[in-house]
Amino acid sequence: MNHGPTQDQMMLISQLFPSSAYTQIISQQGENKKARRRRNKKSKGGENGGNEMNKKRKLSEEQVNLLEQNFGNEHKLESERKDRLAMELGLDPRQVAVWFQNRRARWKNKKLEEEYSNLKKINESTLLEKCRLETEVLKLREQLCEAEKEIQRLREPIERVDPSNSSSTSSHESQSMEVVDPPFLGEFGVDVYDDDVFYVPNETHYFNGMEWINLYI
Amino acid sequence: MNHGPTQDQMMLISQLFPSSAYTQIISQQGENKKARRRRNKKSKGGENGGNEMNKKRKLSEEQVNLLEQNFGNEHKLESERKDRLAMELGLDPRQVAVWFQNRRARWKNKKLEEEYSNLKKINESTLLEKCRLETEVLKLREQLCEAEKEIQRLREPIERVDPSNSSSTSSHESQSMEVVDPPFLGEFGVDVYDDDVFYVPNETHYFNGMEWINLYI
DNA sequence: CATGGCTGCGTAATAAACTAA
DNA sequence: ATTAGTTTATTACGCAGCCAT
Repeated sequence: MNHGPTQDQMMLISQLFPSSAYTQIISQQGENKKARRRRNKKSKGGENGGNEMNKKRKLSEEQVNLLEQNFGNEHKLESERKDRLAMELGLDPRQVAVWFQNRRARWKNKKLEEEYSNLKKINESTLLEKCRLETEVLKLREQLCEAEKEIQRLREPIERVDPSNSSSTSSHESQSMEVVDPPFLGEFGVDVYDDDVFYVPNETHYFNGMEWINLYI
Repeated sequence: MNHGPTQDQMMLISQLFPSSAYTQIISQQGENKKARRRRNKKSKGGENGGNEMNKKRKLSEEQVNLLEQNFGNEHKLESERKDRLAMELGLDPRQVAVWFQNRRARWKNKKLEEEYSNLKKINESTLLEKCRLETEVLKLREQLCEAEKEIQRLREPIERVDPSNSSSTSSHESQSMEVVDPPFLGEFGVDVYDDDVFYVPNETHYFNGMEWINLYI
């Protein structure tokens, strides 16, 4: 909620200063806001190598913009472009390289998430379709049954005893009409949400899990 | 492309085994390989805050073991346990906390991947099922059609010369699986679809595996 | 064959946004 | 409102696999 002015001011400042006193500014902001932890108490390094470092980074908006733009053009980074970018941004070429690496990773992740969501949609449609088909099958069976009975009826007066064509259980018209029988839809139990997470983090109404099925049974 | 097995195996190993030999291997390799690149040539800090890099990184196998074990017990970490662990491991409690954070994130990611794979399986079965149902619907329609014809024939055997109908009493189960298409399905007043509009584009393209993904890359 | 450059992967550490007590 | 712990996003490191020079 209360970002206060610091946020925007930060941006401005970082734009003005291509990253010279930048890191300072950040920590200032932090303290300004609420005495962000300054834990440097003890490295207490036992067997492990002592860990005491304090490097703050965060590229400026400007820098990220340019990088992002370049990334949009081409995810790969030839050393030429890298150096040029580093120069323009006032960064270590290494940083540029690292940034690109990380960006690629992020991109990949995002892509995968996207695919997941697509698959989910497809799956939902398919399930729906399957459901529809199931009811249609039931209906058709019923119709067929009726037709069979009709045939039976039509034939009976003519062909007296003809057990060959008996087929079906139909004693008479007591079939379904109301017994649409198998809910069955189970098929693959696959409790999708066995324990915790399985929520669609994204927008609007896309039924979680298989809840939507309930609407059809 | 062909990373060979190593890549995935590594991943697997590091996931399955609480990092048993993983880090070990790494450090071994590292030392073994001797000075594998000392890329500290130039910090070239330039105008950017000169990040004089430190060398930290990589908890020891032992440490990771214990952490992993504790994580298995409980993903959350009360400060009590945190401190205890830190003590036992000779680490900064901070590090323990960080480790747990990162571990949770990793775990979540893994979980999501799992979900993805599950979903994929579900999708495949559903697709298969749908396919099955589709053919069944076709079959039933055909049967129904035959039955209708039969009824027609039985009802008005006198009228018409009926040059067709060579195949009498069609109790055929399955015939040509390809002809059928007639929207038909009236007769018994059964407007099956007509209300539900699936935006499902398929019908025929059952993406095996992840082929469809290619469309998005 | 090694040397250096670039990449993917895993991971430690940090920062910021959030949340709950 | 302050504080501590959490999640999400980022930055950076180290390693191993490739592949050109």
